[in-house]
Amino acid sequence: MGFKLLKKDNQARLGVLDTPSGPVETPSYVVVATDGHIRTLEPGDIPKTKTQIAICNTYHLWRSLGENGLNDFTGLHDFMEWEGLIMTDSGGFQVFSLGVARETGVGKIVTEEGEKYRPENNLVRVTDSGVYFMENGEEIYLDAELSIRIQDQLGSDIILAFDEPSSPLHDYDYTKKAMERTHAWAERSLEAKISDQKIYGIIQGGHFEDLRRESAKFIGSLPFDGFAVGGSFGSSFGGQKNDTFQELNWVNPLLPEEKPRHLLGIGRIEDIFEAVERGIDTMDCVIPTREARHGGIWSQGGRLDILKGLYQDDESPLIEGCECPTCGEEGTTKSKLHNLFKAKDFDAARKATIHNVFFFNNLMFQIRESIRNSNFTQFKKNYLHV
RNA sequence: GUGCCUGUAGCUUAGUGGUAAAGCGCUGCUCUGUGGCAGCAGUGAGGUGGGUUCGAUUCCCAUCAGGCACC
Repeated sequence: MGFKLLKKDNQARLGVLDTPSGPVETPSYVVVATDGHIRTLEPGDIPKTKTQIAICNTYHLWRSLGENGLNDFTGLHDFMEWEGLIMTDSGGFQVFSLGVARETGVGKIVTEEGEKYRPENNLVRVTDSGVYFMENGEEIYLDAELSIRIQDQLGSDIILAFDEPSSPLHDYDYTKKAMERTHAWAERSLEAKISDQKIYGIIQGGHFEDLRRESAKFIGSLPFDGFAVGGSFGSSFGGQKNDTFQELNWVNPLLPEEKPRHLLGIGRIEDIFEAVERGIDTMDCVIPTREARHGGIWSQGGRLDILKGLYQDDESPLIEGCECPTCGEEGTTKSKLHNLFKAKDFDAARKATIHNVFFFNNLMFQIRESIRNSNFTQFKKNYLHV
């Protein structure tokens, strides 16, 4: 695949992803557009956010389009009215999000809260051949071959192998089993590939060092165009917060240097720096878009909760010096956005989303510049005040 | 001036002769391969003065305020 590694600054990488949708410089943030829309945005808004890559979801699009819809589908670029680089997630994550995540109330990242075990919430049954999703009392079957076929019909630039993410709550034996299934499904996904879309393999193995290394070696040895690190992150049961990226320490050195690496579903500000520092090229996360809908405005200063009452009459700029369209051209004030949210005006979430997505993309731009100037470590230090 | 109605949390409203409920607001927390604008947890009240009663936000009287109608 057209991936060129331009420069390394310690382990941080500056690169170019070349696809039919044009070259994209990395490290780059991947904006989540699960059902083919960046929530709250109109197609015309996307260019305003400096978005380079979006990720859509196979499971959600498959369920909403149906077989007929898929057969008539003219491709995600048409659908999104956007020419940028598009990835699709394989639906593997829904094995987790609709399965154990619902069963135990646990997120992707473990917190200190005890789990509330509710087996009846689990909508997923996993077998070696594939996965059964419970939908309105009926079981829907998805496996590697079908996921790849759907992703082909969706027409994304980069597709992902079908996998079974491990839950932070799973023990060693189950995590190993899920990893082995993921490995088998990776080979089947490669086998099933139809067109010349680029395909990434997914590394699992939870928070167990030997499993992570085994997975990185195995998946890394297969002829994928790139790799994605998925599954459970986090300190595992009351451990240290800084264990979070240990898995990347184990995995990244074992992956082929000349191929791109994606980090699945992780992407707060600090996470971005930690991941890039360990050699991650792209990462996707819901944080900028979801938090925008909930009134969370991001800036270098952290998160601003625009819903707070003290902003009701605050006529100062949303974020001082920000060049995003919301802050810049529109000159949105704290008071203005606060009151739009309070009035439940749909434009509130849209303005916030444009700001957040622009901010994250712009941060990636700054990170690329710092790597180009061999200054990443210092940039990180200054940025995070550490 | 007379008659009627209404006065419960910051707002809009429940309910009851015996620990006053809800929505919104406000405060705090949460959000990591997305539940379309969320979730969780808090905060906070019967206009005023009397009376009846073991006990009144609830019944009675007065007073004040607002609304409506009439002269």
